[in-house]
Amino acid sequence: MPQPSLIADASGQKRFPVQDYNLTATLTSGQAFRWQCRDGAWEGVIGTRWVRLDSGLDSILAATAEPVENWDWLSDYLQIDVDLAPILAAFPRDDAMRSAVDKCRGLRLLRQDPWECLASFILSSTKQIVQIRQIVELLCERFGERVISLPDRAHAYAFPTAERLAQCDEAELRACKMGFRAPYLKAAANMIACQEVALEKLRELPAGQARDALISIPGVGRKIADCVLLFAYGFQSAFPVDVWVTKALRELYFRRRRIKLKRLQQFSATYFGPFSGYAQQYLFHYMRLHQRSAHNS
DNA sequence: CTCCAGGCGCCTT
DNA sequence: AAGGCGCATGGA
Repeated sequence: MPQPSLIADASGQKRFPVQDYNLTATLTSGQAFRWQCRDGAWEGVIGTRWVRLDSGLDSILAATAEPVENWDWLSDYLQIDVDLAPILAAFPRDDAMRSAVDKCRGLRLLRQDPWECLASFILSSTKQIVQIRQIVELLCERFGERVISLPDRAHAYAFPTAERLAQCDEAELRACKMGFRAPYLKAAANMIACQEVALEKLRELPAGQARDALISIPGVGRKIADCVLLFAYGFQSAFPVDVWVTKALRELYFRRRRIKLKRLQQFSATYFGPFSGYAQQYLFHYMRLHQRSAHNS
């Protein structure tokens, strides 16, 4: 005889009322790499908690494997309390941004753990998002701590700590398919583990100083630093310029002309307004959606 | 098969 | 300062 009450008792549940929150766009827009869709819901690990997110019409239903008293970790991660309207209203009113907002309405920026974000984006260079996901998953399975998930699920793991990854030798990391990025990740793990760069302190710095500190880490340049500034610390002026955004800016604003990276950075720093990070994420996701639909048609 | 991917570090001019 | 190149690995 089924006993659903047992499951209900053993798991935490909470419903978050939301407006204009596109959970799928948010979790598949290349900010975070561990979310998996199952039966129309999104399952993943935040810190040391497994969680399932079910998106309703005007709410998100969260279910954990263990009881939860304080849900701040989740509302903070999802940025539930952010009012999207003034952000969208601050975007430039050009055709490109209008199309992006139209196609990606409800896309949000997450607030992720700095170490997981940093490590993940060190692994991201010249990799497709599907491959980044695969590498991160291997890393977590092999070096992350087990976390409790639902009984019928595959084992779930936390993202490995910097301390743990610092103990790995390069061959163990390379075995997770990360290739030439292995020495960068190991060096970064060392620097974080020994507090040569104190990730928690970067929150209090001006964006420029935080960026410089991140760029001092091997394998971290301007683009990856901007990703961490934006996706982990919420510096909304950060504007990561990758190949997709370069393509978008050239096609939409520079009549397809060859433009130097420095020029694109200067343009984006002024043109997109106070929430340029959000604008960037809309452009990025829009370009990828557009590419995918063009290819499938 | 070739081309390219949420780049970076290093070596040339 | 600015430009070119190699780097592992696998998807398209």
